[in-house]
Amino acid sequence: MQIGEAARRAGLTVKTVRYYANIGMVTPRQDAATGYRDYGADDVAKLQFVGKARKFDFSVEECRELLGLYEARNRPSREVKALTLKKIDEIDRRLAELQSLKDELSGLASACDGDHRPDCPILNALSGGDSPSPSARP
Amino acid sequence: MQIGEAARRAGLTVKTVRYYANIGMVTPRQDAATGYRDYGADDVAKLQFVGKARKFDFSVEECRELLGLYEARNRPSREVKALTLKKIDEIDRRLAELQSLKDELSGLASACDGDHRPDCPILNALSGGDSPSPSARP
DNA sequence: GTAAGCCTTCCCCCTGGGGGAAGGTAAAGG
DNA sequence: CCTTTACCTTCCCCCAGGGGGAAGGCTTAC
Repeated sequence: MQIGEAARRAGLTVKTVRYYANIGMVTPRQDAATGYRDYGADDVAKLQFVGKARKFDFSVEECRELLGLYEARNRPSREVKALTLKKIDEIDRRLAELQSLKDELSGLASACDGDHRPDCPILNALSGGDSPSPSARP
Repeated sequence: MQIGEAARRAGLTVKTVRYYANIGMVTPRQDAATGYRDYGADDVAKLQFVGKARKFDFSVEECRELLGLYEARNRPSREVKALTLKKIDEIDRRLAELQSLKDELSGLASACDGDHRPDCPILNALSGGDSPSPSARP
């Protein structure tokens, strides 16, 4: 089938599918007559696979790795699990980062009146650091 | 002072400071003799301000906006608070996204033996899942 | 005949800078 | 005086993960 149909079935954009072909992730056959990319059902399965893995926040490189494991069916599941645990770990770190960020911002926001007056603890924190000295400029 | 010293004081790299000058965020004077950028203490204060705001996950565009509010000291703090609350909201959404992602991956990981055998629920989920299965093609 | 609807390659755009080349300039040391 | 070192400048390419659109070619349908 042509790239448009393959993209539709995989739930991806044509651009994305073409990109995956260019980087050698999912490489279809080529129609000798038209020069068009020619996708088979197996290619569409791979595209769906990659699409899902991307939604799970796996990078394109990680997807390539997972795809390799997916195609080599006799590989031990250990590797797949290890990759998944690593990804969970990354997500955990990012969660902690965002949480502390949110805590700090929430603290600032609740300290700010948010009214018509120009005095603002948020700006003070951003400019001064710990000491709210707005005009510490010579 | 020269860009290197300004960058050091602001805790940024020279590249970053030059970038901020290029996009018109913190624009120093120019030394007519050498053609070098010439940073004043006020510029350094702005750079520090932006550096902190960036650490708080504000985008460069948002930093520009905050900087405008920071410079116009008679602006109501309302706008700053609104921007901060918006940012907190974004962080909340991202937190929820990552959490559900983590939950799904954790479920898959705990279902996977992770041993020498090739059977792997993670790969199965990525390949089959809730999308139309490749074998059910008309 | 021509309009619609596919497909192709090619190039620039986004974020937020990093890396490094080529070339100018100032101060210090031999 | 010459050289080394440490600055600075502009310029261009690079990363992820594609998006947008131009220019050109091909069938197919009306």
